[in-house]
Amino acid sequence: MRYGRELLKGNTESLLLSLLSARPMYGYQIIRELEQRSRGYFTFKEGTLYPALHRLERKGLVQGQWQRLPSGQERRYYHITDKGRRALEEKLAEWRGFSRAVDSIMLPDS
Amino acid sequence: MRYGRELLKGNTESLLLSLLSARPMYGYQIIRELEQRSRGYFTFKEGTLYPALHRLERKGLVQGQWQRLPSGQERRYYHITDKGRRALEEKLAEWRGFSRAVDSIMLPDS
DNA sequence: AGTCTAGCCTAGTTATACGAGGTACTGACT
DNA sequence: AGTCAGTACCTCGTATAACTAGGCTAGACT
Repeated sequence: MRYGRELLKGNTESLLLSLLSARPMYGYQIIRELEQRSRGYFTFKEGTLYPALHRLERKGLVQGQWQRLPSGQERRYYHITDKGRRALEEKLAEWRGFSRAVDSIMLPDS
Repeated sequence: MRYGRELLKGNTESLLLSLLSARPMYGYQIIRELEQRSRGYFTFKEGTLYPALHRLERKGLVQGQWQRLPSGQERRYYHITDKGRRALEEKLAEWRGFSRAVDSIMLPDS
């Protein structure tokens, strides 16, 4: 079951911070990793991902850093910052509360 | 923990259909009912609720019907339609899939 | 008279996911 | 040599929808 585009709103940054809290990653890699970990559920579009990463960087929650491969190819690796880790904690709590509240309405018998 | 405005996007209509699947309700009542059932978590704004109800009605998922009280006061009661019930089934499945996928990223150890 | 609650409404602002396009390089196949 | 797929980054425009801030009516309480 595919999800509607609006559902993702408000969760994109949380998902990115979650991934980056484990290790630095670059954009393209993030897209594939999200797809793997969610077993094909999330297929982030570039027009979603890159603006989100830039937003996170502007807010100081991640920091990007260009790296040149031996091939000459360049990638931008994003690291989570301390501020980003704190934000992730909050977003995690926010998500837990929110999904519990939605469940309380949508699945009242659980 | 308060939730960010974007988080609600894509869930509003599901929540409304859920409530209305139990019994017809009018706008003001929906706001209070949502607050009660979620133990104060959801406090829908009128600028969120009424446009959403109108959207649902335009899509044929609910049907509104004015009712005049003995006092002369008028209320608009919304009933869920058959199409609305089918849509609710889908939205329920969508929510389950989505929240599971988010959990798979955000709470990988569960 | 003023404030509170119930009850409905909408116009404008804002945030953001995504489609569609662009650039540049590599390697494989024909 | 040319084409195509994959990697890797980017941005502009559009659509959607939550919310702010207002408006309206009416009854009850102070």
